This record gives sequence, C-alpha cells and structure tokens, in this order.
Amino acid sequence: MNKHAHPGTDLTKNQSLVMNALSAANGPLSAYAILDELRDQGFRAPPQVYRALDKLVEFGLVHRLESLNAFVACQLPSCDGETRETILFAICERCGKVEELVSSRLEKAVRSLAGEVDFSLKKSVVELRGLCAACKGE
Amino acid sequence: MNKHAHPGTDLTKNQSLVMNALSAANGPLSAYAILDELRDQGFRAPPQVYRALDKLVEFGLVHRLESLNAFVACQLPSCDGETRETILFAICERCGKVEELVSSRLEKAVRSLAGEVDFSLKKSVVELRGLCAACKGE
DNA sequence: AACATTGTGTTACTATGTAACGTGTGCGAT
DNA sequence: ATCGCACACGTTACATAGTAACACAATGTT
Repeated sequence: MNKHAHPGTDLTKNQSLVMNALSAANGPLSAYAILDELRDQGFRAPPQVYRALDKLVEFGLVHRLESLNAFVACQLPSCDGETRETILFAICERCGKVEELVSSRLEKAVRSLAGEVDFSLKKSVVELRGLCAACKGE
Repeated sequence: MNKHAHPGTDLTKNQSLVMNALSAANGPLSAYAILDELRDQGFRAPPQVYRALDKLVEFGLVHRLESLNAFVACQLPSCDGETRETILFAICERCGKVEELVSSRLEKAVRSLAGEVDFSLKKSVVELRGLCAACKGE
C-alpha cells in the first residue's frame, strides 16, 4: 500500500502520515503546510512533523529543498534502499514545479571537484532555478 | 577603501556597513548576527539588514548559503562586475568553514543538464557538505 | 521485574523573514 | 521654484520556520 516503504524498516504511524501527505501533494510542502494537512489525523505541533521528516530524509524517501525551506517526496522510480550522494532539483520560479533529476555526469563533476580541493564529500545539494519547459514557452 | 565596490554603483551607507561586516567575518553570518554586529552603528531592525543583503546579493557581492540560512561575502579575487550563474560552496560540517569554488567542468555539466530537460536556467546553487581538508585528517 | 530504546504528545521558546506605513532626500520635468 | 517621483531609510508589527525540554506510552532486553 505504501509504495515508498523503506526496506526492512516499516514506517511508524506519524512517518506514514507525513509520507502520504507529501506523496499526495505532487510538489513540495513546508513543514507547517504538512502540519495543517494532518490536523485532522491528530497532529497538533511542529515537532511531530519535524521528527517524522528527519527520519524520512534519513531514509532517503524525502528530500529537503534548501532554497525553499520545503520538503518533497522522492520522485525517482526506485527511491527505496540506497541514499544518493547528490540530490538534484530543477525548480521553476514561475509555476513552482519541482523536478528531481539524476545526472551521472554532474555527479562525477562534483566528486572530482571535491577530490581536487581535498574535501571529504558526504552529500551535495544542487538546485537549479529558472523556468520549466512549459513556462519558458509562454 | 571598499575593495568590493560594485562597478558604477556605489554602495549606500547601510549596504557598506553590511558588506564590511560580512567581509570582516571571514565566514558566513546569519542576518540576525549581522544585525547584532551593526547595532553600534545604529541598526535596529531586521528589514535594514535584509534590504541591504538583497541588493548585495543582486550585485553578486554576497551569496546566500541556502542550506545554512546565512550569507557570505564573495571570496573570489574579482567578484566585481558579472554575476555568475553557478554559485558553488564546500561547507565543512565540523568546523563550519565555507569555501567558495569555481569549476568550469561542473558549470558545463549543469548547463548541459538544463538543456537536456528543456529547463531555462537562471542560476544554480551547489552546496557540498562534508569535511574540509583540515578536519578530515583528524 | 527492572531497564533501555524509541515513538509520541505538549508547551514554550528561539530563529528567520516580511508587510506595511511613514519620513526624508535628491533630482528631473514642467 | 515646486511639483512629482524614485529611492533609501526607520519602525512596528507580524508571519513563518525550527528546536529544547519534559512527560508518558509502547516495546524489547536481560
């Protein structure tokens, strides 16, 4: 039922609720927007949301959009299992659409650059800002 | 005197104060940290800081670190004049050091990727998280 | 049974960012 | 000159984002 179950780790009740809210949203949500979505299911206060989000991000099921202070469900076909090192988004500044991308070329460039400057890379965040295909046409 | 003067655009009083605070800091500062630094010079409220920061970012003299909610003076030898499309930082999670980088290879990968997915790129933010050379040794 | 671990609920608080309104100052157009 | 405009500035009040700390419940361990 939960298409994003973390392998070997069943989500707790709150984690599932937050995950479902994000999956249903088809786009990024702020933590407080999630809180509002879930008041019907008994959520009352920010820590309930943030604790669930922390875990979901740790599992790699959810990404944080740093430049938006918002969260989005992983959009890739198989986001179960491994957490990727490079998280990559294109964010449309007109319609707000967020598309998750993968680029091995960019990942290589990032890793290589980290090596050049002797930086021990844990993860990297790449956020492209501009206009999506639909919006740039208009 | 102000080594970061924007060509053809003299900074206003508040912009200069904020710029100097950031240049002196040798690292990122939050807007509220800047506010505290500048209380002696008459700053009283957040909008004074944010308005100056908006302009400095627009001029390309200051960058915003999205994943830290903080701001840093451009570290590149010649940050005058053109605003770069790709802003690139390595952020040490142990000592907090922030290093601004340039990589034409990465810039190319970003532009090429944007082209592939038909995304009209305005700017991009790349933030590497991990350990700097000094910290990874210990 | 005693204990540790983990998830949960709640209160209160800190931190970050903005809207809106009023004031002065310079400066070009009439 | 003076009117109007644009812009920087100051201030109040508010909105949004995130966390510390404490209490309790459920569960598994020894």
